[in-house]
Amino acid sequence: MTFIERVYYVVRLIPPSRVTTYGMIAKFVGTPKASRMVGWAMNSSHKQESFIPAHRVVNRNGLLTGKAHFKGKSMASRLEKEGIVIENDQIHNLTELLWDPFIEIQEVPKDFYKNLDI
DNA sequence: CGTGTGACGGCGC
DNA sequence: CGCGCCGCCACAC
Repeated sequence: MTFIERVYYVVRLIPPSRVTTYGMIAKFVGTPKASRMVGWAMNSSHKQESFIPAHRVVNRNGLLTGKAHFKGKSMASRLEKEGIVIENDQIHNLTELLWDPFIEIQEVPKDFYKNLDI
C-alpha cells in the first residue's frame, strides 16, 4: 500500500466520538517524522468515494488545526455532534478521547507495510 | 529530472 | 512556560 492508502486505512477505523493525532498516524504508517504528510493526505481525503472521518484527526494538543479546510459543516460541529466538547477550537479531555492506533488496531492487511523497510 | 509546498512535531532558547 | 526554527516526504508542476 502507498503512504496515502495506509493513512486513509487508519483514519477510516477511528470510531465516532474518538480522535487521534497526525503524529500517531504518521508513526503507525511507518514514517514517524512525516506528520505533516498526514495533514497533506487529509487535504484530499474528501475526494475519496468512501467516507473518511478527517475531522477526527487533530494535532498533538487537541487543536483543530485542519478546521479551515472543511466546507459545509465545520470541523468543530462535526465533532460536537459526536458528543465531543470543544472550547476555542481545542478538545480538552484529549487523553480520554484519544484513539491510539497501536493499541486499537489488531492487524493490518498483508501488504500494508509492503514497500517499506521495517 | 529539480523545486516548492504544507491539516505537524520536537527541540532549543 | 511560549516561541521559532528546521527536519520531514509525497506529490504537483
